[in-house]
Amino acid sequence: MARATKPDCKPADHRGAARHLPVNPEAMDRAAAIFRALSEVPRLRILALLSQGPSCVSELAAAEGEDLSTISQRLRVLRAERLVKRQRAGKHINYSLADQHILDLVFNALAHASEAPAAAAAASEPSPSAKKGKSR
Amino acid sequence: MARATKPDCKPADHRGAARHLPVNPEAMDRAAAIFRALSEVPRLRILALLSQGPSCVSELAAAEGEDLSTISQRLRVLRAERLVKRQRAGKHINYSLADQHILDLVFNALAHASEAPAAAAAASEPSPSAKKGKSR
DNA sequence: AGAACAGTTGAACAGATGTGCAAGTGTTCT
DNA sequence: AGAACACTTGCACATCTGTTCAACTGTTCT
Repeated sequence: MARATKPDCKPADHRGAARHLPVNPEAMDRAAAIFRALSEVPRLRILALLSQGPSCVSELAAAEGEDLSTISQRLRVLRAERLVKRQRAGKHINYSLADQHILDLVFNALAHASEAPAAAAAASEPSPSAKKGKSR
Repeated sequence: MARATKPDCKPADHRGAARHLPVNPEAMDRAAAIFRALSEVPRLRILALLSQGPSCVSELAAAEGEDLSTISQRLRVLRAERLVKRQRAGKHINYSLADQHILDLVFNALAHASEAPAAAAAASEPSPSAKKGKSR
């Protein structure tokens, strides 16, 4: 059982920090679930589409060049996290963002994305000794 | 080839919307990747821990009751998205949030999570006909 | 009622991802 | 130099998730 070996490295060495988390497990679960729903480009695209106004499934499908089933499944995920809501309108069902709040989330991520090129976490440390070229 | 069948449902029926997305593919990719990194509770917990100040891997491992390897892998994911940064301090390596910006993201999600109970997207439609009990 | 349209849902598959173990790298201490 | 500590990385395995096809539900039109 992976119990961590208590190291000689005490919190005080760095700062006074690392007492137990202030966030409750439930909130964490929800947040993680929301992030997971947002973690796929196709779903993000749907939100982008919906940010311009409500659309029915067929419309989204046409815009994305996908079939209804696929779009419906994606919407299902988004709906499960209350990111979008739906409303019947005769034969079709219109989807729309649950609230503008959600766009903040996406814009925030987008903003962070632009700040750093992200990716394979390369050169960033001061590199104290600056060894010669790394192979990988 | 799942080409969508163009329906009789034209955009104008709902609103004037659904022209092509205003967001570029690259940004979407990044955003999705960031969200994916945030989509697991264990990683969220690490961020929560780091929000209280820098910690070394051993410290995080001890706090979470996990082994170094596991924590290291999680940090790797977070680092790949530039959510955390590291800095050597002698024998240990201190990790810290890349910037406070990130907490906004999490708090935003947390906020949204509290707003709605989320989950299995149940009763929400006005239920026009309110048919009797659904079997499933 | 029956046909056609609009979506949803279930199941099967493939690809992606987290976890944990073992082995490897970089630092400090003796 | 060698030993011990602090991490990181490669791998294998089990799990999860997205996509797609087929079948089913709900609406509107004739």
